[in-house]
Amino acid sequence: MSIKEVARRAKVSTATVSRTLNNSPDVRPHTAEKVRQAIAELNYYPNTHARTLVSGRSRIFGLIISDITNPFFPDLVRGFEDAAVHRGQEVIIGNTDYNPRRMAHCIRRMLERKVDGVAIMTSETDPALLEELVRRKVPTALLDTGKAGEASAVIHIDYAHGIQQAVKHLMALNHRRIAFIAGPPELPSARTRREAFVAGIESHGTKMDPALLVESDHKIEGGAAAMTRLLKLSHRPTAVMASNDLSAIGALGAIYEAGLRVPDDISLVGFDDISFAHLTQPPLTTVRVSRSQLAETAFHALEGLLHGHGESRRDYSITTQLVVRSSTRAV
Amino acid sequence: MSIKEVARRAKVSTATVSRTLNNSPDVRPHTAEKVRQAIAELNYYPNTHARTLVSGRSRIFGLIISDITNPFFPDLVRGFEDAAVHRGQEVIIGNTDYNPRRMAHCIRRMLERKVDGVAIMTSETDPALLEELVRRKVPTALLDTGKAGEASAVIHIDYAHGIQQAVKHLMALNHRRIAFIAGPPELPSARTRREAFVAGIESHGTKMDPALLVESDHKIEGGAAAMTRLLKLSHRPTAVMASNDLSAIGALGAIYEAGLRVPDDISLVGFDDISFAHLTQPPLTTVRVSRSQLAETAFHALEGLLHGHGESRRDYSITTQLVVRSSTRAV
DNA sequence: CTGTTAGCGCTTTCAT
DNA sequence: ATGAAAGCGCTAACAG
Repeated sequence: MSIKEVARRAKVSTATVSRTLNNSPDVRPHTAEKVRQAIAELNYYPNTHARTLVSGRSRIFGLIISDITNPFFPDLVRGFEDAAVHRGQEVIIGNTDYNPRRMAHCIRRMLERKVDGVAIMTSETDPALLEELVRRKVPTALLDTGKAGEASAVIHIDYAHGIQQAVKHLMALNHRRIAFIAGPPELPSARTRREAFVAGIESHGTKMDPALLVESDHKIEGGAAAMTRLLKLSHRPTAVMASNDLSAIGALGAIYEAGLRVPDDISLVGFDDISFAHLTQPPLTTVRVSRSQLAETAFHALEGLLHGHGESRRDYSITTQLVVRSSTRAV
Repeated sequence: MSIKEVARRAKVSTATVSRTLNNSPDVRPHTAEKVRQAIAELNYYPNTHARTLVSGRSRIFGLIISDITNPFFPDLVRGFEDAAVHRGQEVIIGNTDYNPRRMAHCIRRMLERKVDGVAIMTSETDPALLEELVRRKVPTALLDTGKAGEASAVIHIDYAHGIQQAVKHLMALNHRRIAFIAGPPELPSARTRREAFVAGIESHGTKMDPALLVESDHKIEGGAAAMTRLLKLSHRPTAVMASNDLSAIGALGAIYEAGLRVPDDISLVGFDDISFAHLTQPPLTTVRVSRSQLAETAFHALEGLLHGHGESRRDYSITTQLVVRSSTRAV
């Protein structure tokens, strides 16, 4: 079932079938109609691999993430796939598991499948691994991580905006002792969030109390442990912001364990807005990082690069937004 | 950068390079070594699309699911991809959004990419759409949905086992008034669960009180609404089992809203064991449907079909297991 | 406007 | 054990 049979049936050459398939303007409408008829009758569709072989374009994008099982990612994947499928591209996914060896393997797979571009969102990205992509001239979009120039496009997340909003929200609720459960200091985005938080606090003329700045690991248990430490403080906070929702969920558990209630005794704000955030008891006030926006931006960046809109922007930025739910209340 | 350059560099024919690549036994070790050297020096790897074109095998599997954003699926996807990548296969994913038109589109995409097989797990699967797959002789594995014979392989989920365990657990905790929040009746697997629950109750010599059997939609809000109805009963249940975790989470919220506590006032059991289930307050006792097991079984079924182990089983079954956490307590 | 033909990169007879 | 050459299904010159 190939282009030949269609050609035979429509009584034209394979070239004409190909032209019709590709909507070439120089096929007489009448001829094109015959071809289309034959295609329909035979229920024919072109072999993408043959197409790739000759055109050099696979119409496949790669998407490398840390782990689809991490609740941050499904929305990103979904958004990216939707955008891709909508434009006739497929996507293949790679999970690195925060492991450089797996990352290298993912890149290799992408190269073997001759992807037209790859979007990468992993917490730490080794520039050396990206080099292969650059050398083979594969359009690459780095999400959140990486500096401009390291890849063909970089999509930056404006953490500060949402965090500023969160601090302002808490301040408006008369909180003055606001703690922050930070993420792992070796994670650039975690550092950025911490700095944005401190800046937010100090922009209100308040001094950040170092005792209220505790370190954690962006995981549930870590968040719980950090909260427990905070609770032991003689002069404990009236509100807590966490560097991500997972920590916030852990903190929530610790608060309940201690016999206190959210938001009655302590207000709590998360970060990311993973899908579980509105399922907590009470639903978590948090800062949303729009994964669909991230995904669409990445897709379009890649597409722009691919179609060589030389003028296409190489730097993008998406913003973050406070989502007020029920875990915050006036003191 | 093709097989030709490798051939030139190793001073052999492309045929020999190809043989070496495919570990053909009839290449003299010495020759093979030369070839491998050239490959390494050139950092060459074969073009999968060319390979597909000649061999007819793409080394791609399709995976069609309802929606990666539904917390049930990320683990399944992850398991399937891990198994695939481990064997040098890629996977492309399709989300149907519970929509037959999208399902048709997914199947079309899979066909166009010449997948070697497809695994399908969507709540309702129209046999008519599967027909195309069958006709084109694409190995197909149906997970949970579908009857044997409709596809090349069917993987059945033994809902009853875990549900029986759950009922037994509750009974052992001296619960006698146990309610069930059922899923949408048009969903076969939801019906199966409901029936298994009723059978479980009656196997303990207890009669199922119809008032304790409420219908819902497998969503949070629905679960909450169902629970609210249950709470209004003059003789209310001491324990509740839900047809899925999402409903259970909704129920949990409703119980708190009503000023009651879990498990102190009411015991609660979910179903599925989505990753959020152990993050609820208190962590939810639930029945686990192992997605990794499901994924691996599907992958191996497909692989078996592909390599034509004609004798390979066409029917598989995986079981479900009670996971006791903290939402259940003796009455 | 349409057909002929030469590859794209690989595997696989068929010779040798 | 190795090479020559045909061909997988398609596109893109080039002719006409």
